[in-house]
Amino acid sequence: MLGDRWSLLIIRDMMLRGSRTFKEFLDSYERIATNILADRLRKLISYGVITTEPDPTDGRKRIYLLTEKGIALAPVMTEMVLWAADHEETGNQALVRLMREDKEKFLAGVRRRWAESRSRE
Amino acid sequence: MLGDRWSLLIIRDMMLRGSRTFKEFLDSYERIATNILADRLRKLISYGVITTEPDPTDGRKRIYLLTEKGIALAPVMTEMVLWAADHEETGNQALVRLMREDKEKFLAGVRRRWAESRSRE
DNA sequence: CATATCACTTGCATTTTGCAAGTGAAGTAT
DNA sequence: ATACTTCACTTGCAAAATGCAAGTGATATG
Repeated sequence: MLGDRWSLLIIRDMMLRGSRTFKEFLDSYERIATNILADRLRKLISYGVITTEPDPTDGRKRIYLLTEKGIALAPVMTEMVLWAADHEETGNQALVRLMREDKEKFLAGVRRRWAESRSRE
Repeated sequence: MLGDRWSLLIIRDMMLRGSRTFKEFLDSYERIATNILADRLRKLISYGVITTEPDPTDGRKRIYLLTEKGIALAPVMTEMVLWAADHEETGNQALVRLMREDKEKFLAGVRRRWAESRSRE
């Protein structure tokens, strides 16, 4: 289900970078094709990992949000980022520092921000 | 690098099920084609996640082993298994119970068994 | 009203995957 | 010693997934 090149990157962008719209996903530096992005979003919705709704402030946009099942991937993402930081190219240094300082606190923050952005909808 | 359907499953089998040979990977219930398996093993080696050496007790076999970089994926795997147990089909119940009881202890056990199997080579 | 932005879709070429059937080296049984 | 089996692959080809470029239609902006 997460066994493809893009799904986890989309979730990472939602969780850690706060991406919410089609265009924001496209602008993440890894260049995903628009048809593939549309397909992955559709699949993530069908798996129950994200949901979507129209943007109330701009009728052209759709907002994509993580579900509970989606935000529950935060520990997986965190461990992946930490592993990559140790063994691959260096990613977001500030984020990695926060994760290392206090992993539980970091995860609580991720989940709190998620809950807040949901309640605003 | 882990963005494909099979690489993480191979690593999971090595880490959690103790698979070490080509045939053992094939016998994991997810049916991977032999050409793809050979390709993924080659790529995992080139990424430095696993190594391989001949089996001293059977000249036909090759033994595949996780490197330090590979075993460092244990926390990622653990979180994935826990997430899947909560949100997808139920996997290995006994393993999940162990992980939940004491994650740190579980991870220490994984790493200890890895170190022991390495020193025997 | 004209132009731009956004979230897509379509058509087609390229790449990756999967399947079935080998191959060669080494081990096992008779 | 010879035949048969096991093991770790490779090869050839079909099918599926991916990537690219160029739309499309709805909404927003100047």
